[in-house]
Amino acid sequence: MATIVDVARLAGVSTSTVSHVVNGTRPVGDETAQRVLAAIASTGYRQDSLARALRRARTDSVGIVVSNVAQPAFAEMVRGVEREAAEAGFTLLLANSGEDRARESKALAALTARRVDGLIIAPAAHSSWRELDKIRRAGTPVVLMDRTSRLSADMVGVENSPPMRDLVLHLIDHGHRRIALAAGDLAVSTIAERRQGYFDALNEAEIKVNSAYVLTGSGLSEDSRADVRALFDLRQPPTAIVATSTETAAGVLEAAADLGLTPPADFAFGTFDGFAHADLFRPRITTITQPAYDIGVTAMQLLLRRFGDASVTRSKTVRLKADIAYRDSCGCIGAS
Amino acid sequence: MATIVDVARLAGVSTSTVSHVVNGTRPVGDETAQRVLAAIASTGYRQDSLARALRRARTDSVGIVVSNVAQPAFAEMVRGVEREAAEAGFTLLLANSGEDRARESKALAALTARRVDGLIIAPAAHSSWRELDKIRRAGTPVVLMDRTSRLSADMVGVENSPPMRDLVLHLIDHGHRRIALAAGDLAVSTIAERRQGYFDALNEAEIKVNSAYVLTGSGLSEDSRADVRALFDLRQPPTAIVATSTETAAGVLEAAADLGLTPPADFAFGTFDGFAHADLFRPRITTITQPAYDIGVTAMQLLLRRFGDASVTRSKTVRLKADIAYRDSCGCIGAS
DNA sequence: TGCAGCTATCGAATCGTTTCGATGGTGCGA
DNA sequence: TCGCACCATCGAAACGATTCGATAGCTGCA
Repeated sequence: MATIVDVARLAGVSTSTVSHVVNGTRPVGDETAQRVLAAIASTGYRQDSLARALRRARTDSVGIVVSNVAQPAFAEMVRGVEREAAEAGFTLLLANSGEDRARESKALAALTARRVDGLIIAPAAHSSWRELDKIRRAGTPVVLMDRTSRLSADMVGVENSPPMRDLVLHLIDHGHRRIALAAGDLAVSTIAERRQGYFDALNEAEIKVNSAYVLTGSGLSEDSRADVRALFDLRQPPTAIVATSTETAAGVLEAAADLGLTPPADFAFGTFDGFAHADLFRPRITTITQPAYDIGVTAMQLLLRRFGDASVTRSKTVRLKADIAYRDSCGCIGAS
Repeated sequence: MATIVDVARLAGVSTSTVSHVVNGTRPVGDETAQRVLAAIASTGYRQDSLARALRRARTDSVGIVVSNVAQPAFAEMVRGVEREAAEAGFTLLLANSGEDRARESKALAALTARRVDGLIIAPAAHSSWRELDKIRRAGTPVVLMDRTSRLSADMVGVENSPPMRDLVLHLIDHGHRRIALAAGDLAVSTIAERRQGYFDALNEAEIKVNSAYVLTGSGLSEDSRADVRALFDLRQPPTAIVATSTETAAGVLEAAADLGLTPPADFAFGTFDGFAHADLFRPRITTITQPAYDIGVTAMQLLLRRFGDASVTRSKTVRLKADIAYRDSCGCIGAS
């Protein structure tokens, strides 16, 4: 690869002049600039961002850490971040934590060693808040995406409690009193918030929380599917179930299918963050949908805001609205 | 941030000694090494991969370009690549092409400027083969993932024609003669290959291809949904439809739903690369599923192989097997 | 005692840029 | 004609590491 030195030699100027031509950092004489441009064209010179970054102490790159890109919601967020980043001339460094603290830690180390200008992270279940704080205090802006943390930093996510509360209230309005919650890992902030919405609704309706109705665990393992099946063996089985995520929703539906049960006939059902193309299939699942792409876009914008103006000091939290689409599975379409 | 110089000064040694301690590049006296280690601990020194990469002329990073991470198949591939990369100590730089040549080109420029050690790409529909070849000839190993190209390089993907042929033959076996194909953009190699499988099956069964039955276009736009609806207005509408991708499948099902038609009652249906959690919903769609995660893993392994042994010269193509899951939508469960 | 052969460490060049103070030449006003 | 300002360009020092030839000190053998 041709370097700036080759170009300078060929054009008969110094490297600094070439640099100024390339970056427009200082005015350069017309005729000289032409010679430089010609030299660049004929050598096929391309700036080396590594050397550039080393010298300028900024890399024009941002890191993103999510638990798993393959989960549709995260995939959409990543797409949003990537789009916004690319538009602003930033490159995206992606790492998965696999919801594992050690892997997350490694990922953070790798990204900071690469000196990313900013970091977007959906902290893993048992993420180390202190580690992030160290990074932030060392001068790298951090944005929490989708999930919160004890860390005080910019944050963007969706409203979790209110729509969950609305969904459960909706079920209560339609006569359900025994409502179960397939929660998942409460160490994940979104899950905890969604459970809170469930509690809020029950409290408002003065229904006592039945702890046997609140299931934790991912919904993916055989264990938690057994938990769901056990629900139906209770003397007073729930008449409705809500799930906090696509994964737990799938767990519930699978476990129910094992027993030959389907919503809405056998139980009412609704979930936070459902399945793609849900309208094409039966039953249509009542779903709280989050604007995942926008979450990603906003996360990147929060970073760009810091880049643009280092004096921004107070951290900003953005909560986007989640929509509820009432469909067949909660058994109340046409019934109201 | 502390630099190697700080550490050296504190430990009372030269920077080269510190470097050798850190990297284990040369033996260092026991007592000296201890001092260096202590200095590293007390300064909180961390290697700067930027400077390191500049000097060593390798970045321990790889770039990946797909059309859209949010598509489930690509998301899984990216996950596979990331996993394998992280395990081998590589960082992943991600870019989306949006199936657009210009954006792809920009992405490639950004990645090569960052001197990635290798490049994994699913070339966009009208990707410039020459551009990739230039990169490859400049010394950066390139792996084609999921899609082929005129470029001669390592490649990993799934078998496209054979399973599509099998699927269509299956429909023919069950009495269908009027079979339509929702193809999509033929400039995408996978789509073209899948269409070929469709042709192969028809030829084998000596059924003449009816060009009115072969639809191109993404399936997402209103136009192509109109195309699908038009199919059913033909004097001789197809009795079966196969789709080449999740997107076109969704397009077909939506358009059919507009007319109140559903498989398998109104037409037999099957698709390459379907919907997640397909077994939970009705109708269950007959689907050719690809091992997307493994494709990603393999792609990264092909790169690692080149890194490990620069003498590898012949390019390798890996075609993984795709499975066909026959389900309700093709209307032959129990019927055979 | 002198020298070969180690081992442990140092020093300096290098990777490819950016950046900023210095320099040389030109034009203009006094 | 002198001096000043100004413009275009140059030169050299960073950025933070790696790498390799050189050197110093030591052991052991002749």
